Amino acid sequence: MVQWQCMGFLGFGAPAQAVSTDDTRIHELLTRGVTNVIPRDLAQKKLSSGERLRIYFGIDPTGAKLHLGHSVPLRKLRQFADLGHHVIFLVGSFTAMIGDPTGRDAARTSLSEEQVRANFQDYKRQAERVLDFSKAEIRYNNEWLAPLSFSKIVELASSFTVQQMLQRDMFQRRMEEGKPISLHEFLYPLMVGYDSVVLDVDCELGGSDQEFNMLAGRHLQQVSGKREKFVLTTPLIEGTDGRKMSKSYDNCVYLEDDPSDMYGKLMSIKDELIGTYLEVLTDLGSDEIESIGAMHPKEAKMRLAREIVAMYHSKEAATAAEEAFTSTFSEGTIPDDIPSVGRSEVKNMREFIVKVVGISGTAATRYFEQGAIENEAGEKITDPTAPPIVGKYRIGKRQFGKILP
RNA sequence: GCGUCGGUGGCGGAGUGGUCAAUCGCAUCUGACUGUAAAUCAGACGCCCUAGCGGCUACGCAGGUUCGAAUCCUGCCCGGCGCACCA
Repeated sequence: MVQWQCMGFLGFGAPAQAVSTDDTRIHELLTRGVTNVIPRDLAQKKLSSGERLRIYFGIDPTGAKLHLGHSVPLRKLRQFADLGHHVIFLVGSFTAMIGDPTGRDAARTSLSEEQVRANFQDYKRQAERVLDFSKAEIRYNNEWLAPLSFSKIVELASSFTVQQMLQRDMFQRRMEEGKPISLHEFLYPLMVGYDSVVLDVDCELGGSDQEFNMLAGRHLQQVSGKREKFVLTTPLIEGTDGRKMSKSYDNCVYLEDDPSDMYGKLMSIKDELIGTYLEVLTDLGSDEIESIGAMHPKEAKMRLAREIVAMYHSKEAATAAEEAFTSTFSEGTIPDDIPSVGRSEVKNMREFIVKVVGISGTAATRYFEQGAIENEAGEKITDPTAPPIVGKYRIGKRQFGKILP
């Protein structure tokens, strides 16, 4: 049996921090960047009681890169911590081996203990830009799910009906489309629900796509006579193109993107998203958000981009990113810090593009045909077999490269 | 188990013996436009090179039939649906 240690566990003995019951803060907690609170009055009651609540958030340690969408519940979690509540961070070490059916029919890759640990370290490194993990209790659900007996599983399963499970949108859709639904997928809500029972929490936080699972946990808590939790869901934010931010759409702003990437991506979001981003992703006050909303969209985005880059990097980095962006895109200057190759390393311009951009020869040829290659003087280079000439080049919209003597 | 339908490029989905590297939609990329975008318009969208109406590899996997197959046949693997089984 594997030993799952509890890292950073401060549950017992830690000096009880004062819990804030400030109405304004509670109101903001329950409304800003929130999709749903179920049930709302329970949340209100618990939060104003002055009691230190147990609140938890679970993740699948899949080793994914975190993006701004992931930051939304994390930021919410931090707000709870700031109010003085006890935050439990649950690593879905066991569930990761089953695979969350929320993501289509993703192949369930079973993860080893080492992978789970490594993935969580990876997660933590990225998430630490938002949340202070030293103040959180960290648990692995492997601890209680692995030893569950079949009879216990049957007992849990008897708390739900097939009809209830089928209510879930995703299942209905898949039924209609004739897509397979594995039986084990019905067990997933059971497992994450059981987490709530074991952890005996007052609140669970998660993305709105997890609402079904979280409510299953609420149900199980009631059935087992444990304390009743409330569920708080956070919105799934849209990516730079307006669709749900998701790796598969390639529209993500990653928490570890370097400042200029992050700035550029934020500048390219749709205008309509500015307000949401400001509200959900930044700590700016509502007055300020309002005044930014009144600005010219470009100015507003610059302000937003600067704000977010400053949060994940630094104020200086944000300023630098803004200057670089303006000079590169508004003024069309080719930056200096770009990939380069020596002139003798390539025999013609096409090879230069292949090397510096990392694409196939055919794709590079296309760039020449389409007039995507431009030198510093703004002249288009159209002959892929032309000999390499020392200088800086713009390759398409936002790629650059230079040939060194 | 039986029957039946199906597995095609990042996704959806055409094609049912020969100009098929494969219609089309989405996504992506490029050009024009712009406030960085978006929208719009135009184009591209397997890989290789000596760049040609050239070569190579592709339509679940393995064989086969044919001058020639993504398209026909056989076997296998994987899925949907229906039926049967249900102590």
